[in-house]
Amino acid sequence: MPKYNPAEIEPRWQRFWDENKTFKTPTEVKGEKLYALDMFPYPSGEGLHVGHPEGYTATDIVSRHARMVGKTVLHPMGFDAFGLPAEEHAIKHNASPREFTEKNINTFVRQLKDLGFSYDWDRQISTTDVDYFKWTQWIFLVLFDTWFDADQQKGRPISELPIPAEISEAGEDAIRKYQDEFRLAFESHAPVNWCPALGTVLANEEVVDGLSDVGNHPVQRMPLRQWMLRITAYADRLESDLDEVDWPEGIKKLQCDWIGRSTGAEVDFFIGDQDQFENWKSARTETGFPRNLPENTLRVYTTRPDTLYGATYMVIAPEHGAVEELTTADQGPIVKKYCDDAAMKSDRDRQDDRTKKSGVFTGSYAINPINGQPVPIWVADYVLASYGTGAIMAVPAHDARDFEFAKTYDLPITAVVQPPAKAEIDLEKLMAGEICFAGIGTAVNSESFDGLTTEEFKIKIIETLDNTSVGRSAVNYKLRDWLFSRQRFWGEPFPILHELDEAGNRTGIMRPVPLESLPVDLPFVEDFKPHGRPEPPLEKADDEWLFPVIDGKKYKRETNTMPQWAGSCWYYLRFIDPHNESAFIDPELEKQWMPVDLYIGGAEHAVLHLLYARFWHKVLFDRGHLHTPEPFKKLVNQGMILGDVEFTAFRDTNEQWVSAELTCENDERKTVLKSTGAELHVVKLDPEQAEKEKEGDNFVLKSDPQIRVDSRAYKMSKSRGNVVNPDVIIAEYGADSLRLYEMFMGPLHQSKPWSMAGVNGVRNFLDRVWRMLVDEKAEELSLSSSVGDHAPTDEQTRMLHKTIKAVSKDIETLGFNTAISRMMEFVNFFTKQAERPKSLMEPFILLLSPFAPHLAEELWQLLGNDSSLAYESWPQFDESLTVDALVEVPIQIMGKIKTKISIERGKSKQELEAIALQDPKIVTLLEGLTVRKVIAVPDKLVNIVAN
RNA sequence: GGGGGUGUGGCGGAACUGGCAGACGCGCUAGAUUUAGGAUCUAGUUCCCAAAAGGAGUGCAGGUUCGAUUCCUGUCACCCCCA
Repeated sequence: MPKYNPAEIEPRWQRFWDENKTFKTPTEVKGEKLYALDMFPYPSGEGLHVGHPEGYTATDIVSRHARMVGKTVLHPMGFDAFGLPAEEHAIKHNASPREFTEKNINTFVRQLKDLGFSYDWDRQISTTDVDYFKWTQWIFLVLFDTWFDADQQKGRPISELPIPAEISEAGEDAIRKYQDEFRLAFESHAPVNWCPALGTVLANEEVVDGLSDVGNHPVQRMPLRQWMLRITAYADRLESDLDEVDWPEGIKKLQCDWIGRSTGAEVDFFIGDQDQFENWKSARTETGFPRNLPENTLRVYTTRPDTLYGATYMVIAPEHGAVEELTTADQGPIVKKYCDDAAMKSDRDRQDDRTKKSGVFTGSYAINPINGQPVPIWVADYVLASYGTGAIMAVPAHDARDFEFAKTYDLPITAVVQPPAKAEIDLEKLMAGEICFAGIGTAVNSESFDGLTTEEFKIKIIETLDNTSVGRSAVNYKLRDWLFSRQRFWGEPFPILHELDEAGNRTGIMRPVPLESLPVDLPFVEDFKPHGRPEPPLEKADDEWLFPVIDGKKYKRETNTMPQWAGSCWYYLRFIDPHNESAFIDPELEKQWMPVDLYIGGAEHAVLHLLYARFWHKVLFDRGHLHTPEPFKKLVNQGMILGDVEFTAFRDTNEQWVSAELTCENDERKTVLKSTGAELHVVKLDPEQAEKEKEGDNFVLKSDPQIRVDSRAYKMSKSRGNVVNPDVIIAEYGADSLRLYEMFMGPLHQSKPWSMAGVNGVRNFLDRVWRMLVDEKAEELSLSSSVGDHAPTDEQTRMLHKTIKAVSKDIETLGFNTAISRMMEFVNFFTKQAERPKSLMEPFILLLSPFAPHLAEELWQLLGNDSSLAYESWPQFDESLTVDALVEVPIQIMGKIKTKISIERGKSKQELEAIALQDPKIVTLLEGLTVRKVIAVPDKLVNIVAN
């Protein structure tokens, strides 16, 4: 009767943990602490996906284990709930995004509780909670109140910004405007990707082929007033502090590349008559390198100042401020048209290697400061206004894009770098301008610099430029300042008030909403549908919200909202002190708990979320609110869980099978015949219909082995219909089985295909654990007669100690799949033992408990314990009891195993060698051979070299 | 095109610093048992040769080494990210 029934056991223990607040975080940290954090989910309408519990189970195992080894554990969960889907849903169904979000959160909480995670639910937060985003707004104001002191490499209060004399003489307003230029949160009017249909601006990453990634709506470039965060100021620290953290190298590299630090030079080219050039240059040498660009110069940024002699033309971005000024009258119309067209393209499309480079001549020339040569200035959209100075010197001989452009427009090409011999570059062709070489080498055609290596040349030329003040060394970043505002409803309102004059126009003066007036809640807005104009939905709030009056002055609230990233930038801090009403976190608690010891989540957040969160953290650190420079000590990315493996075959219109290698996907992602492009039917096969080829690595049709079929696992998606719902797995196999299966599938960081048969396999294991202890034939739940107070045999004791050792080590290294296999071995062993000592069963149940907590609690109770095992001491092992007395040593001749001998552990090399050479089988095999050498590795093997 | 990752049985995957390749699980085969179920137990299961003896074998081709899944060189395939 008493079969293992998770459907009964699991809800019972979940209720027990809930009612007893078993996993409430202790108020005080005693001894070592562990802060184990999951990347909190976006509560979508679809509910939990099987991908979520993978990382969650991993942190849960680590947390449960940590409690048992006596650590004080913080293990919280919350929701990243602002964002477009809730708003879109609300618009479609004429409902409230808050209600929809709350409903989804409830579903998620229910599902997470069904999985038995040991979260401290008293600390649940959502970024949409008014009590939470009050402090998101407060942190924004910290950013607003901070400037970055480049000398100290530190964010400081804006009140400490040194004000130049000429500014302070100009009065209060001038000072305020000057300060506004330096704030980490600032307004900008730069061109952005505006999508009328979605009613918001989009990040570059969200625009493909001039259309929005979501919904394929047209996107246009236009200048709009936006909030920006000066993340570029922290670029160096965001890069160098990566050395401090224990993250996967791949993720660190991604972040480095995203920051994209490059060193090179800024060089000023003279614009004007050639006979004025020498005057300009000598005047420069006297005045020094100007901070602000004078009118008669064009400033470029280059990472290859050593190719300055090879600059045969220049390119400025279509948005460059000097376009109009540089365009001559007769080139005017064509330049104007070109710039207008470029405005419709996204940065991404413009930099796409596949599209042909295009550009137009402005009619003007600039003069190369190093050799006085005039070079034509072109406008081309492969140069971006936002990178460097928005202008480049083009060196077609040594840059692939410049080369392509020069070839297209028949511009001169001058080679100035001779490649090293080992590069195998055809020097003649390079010198003739027929090919391009972007590597490093030795300088040629560069006057007195000839013969220098690229590295030497760079140093020399920067010196020369610096001495004459026409250039200087410069650092550049690919990282852009962070576009921080959205024209949507469902986000955090900015706590900023714009002062209005009598006529209701902005005076340009901004006032932060004071702390005591925070939070700025979202107003009621009848309709927040996008309307194609850039005014945000909050513009439609009533006057009372929109136009506050303070001290007799009228203000207008900021009506943009923050992007979804905002809330996730600091949630890990709030978990430490979630109910604090007077501060975003208590400094004492912050000191106790930070940093996060283990942070697990998907690799899709490898760049943006982690970079943004680190940036906010550093600002808060600089301003004295935090004590750690980095938030996340150890980061692990879980792999993606793919759908079950699918076999697909292809049929043509005549219902004839087509072998897989003859097919390909066309531009519309339809499968077609490679040779003719004829469309094919895709047939999903039953696994029974396919088999592995006799020779080779392909799967073929069983019925026709000539026909190859595709076999692979696909990403789970609604459209493919291969999504696995955790609720279904829990109902059918139990939460413990789901947890165990997700951990048993393979290494945490690796992506792996789902397999229903595999779930059944771990369920079998849990059934066997049950039967190892429970008498299934009895009427009532009772211990099996094999379990009792027997004295354990040596072998049994060793089995336990080996298992404790392996499982403990595997939890530390997050090798959960092997930990589970070790426990399986334990159960396989004891299933065969007629006597199962209770003294060995109890520690085993404790080992199992972080993985399968419900079953473990149940069996723990059955073994006679009356309280939860959550805080029982983790079993200890005795090293001497983990090794067998005898060891099997293979004996090889010429590296091939010939026999194995069983000997006592710890024999010396000499003893081992002697034993091996006396082995009868070896003696026979060595007849007629001369032993040249014997390699003996104690307890491992013997290899005899003989011929 | 650039960067990152992965290639081991029919499948998911083990193998610590170079030392018995295939732990553990799925699947499959045979047997036992049975209240016929997606149950349990036992044995087997990398491939080749009827079996044994033997041989081959960690994507492929080389190299270093007494010995390579592990280190080196080249190469191919797939996946992910970026362009």
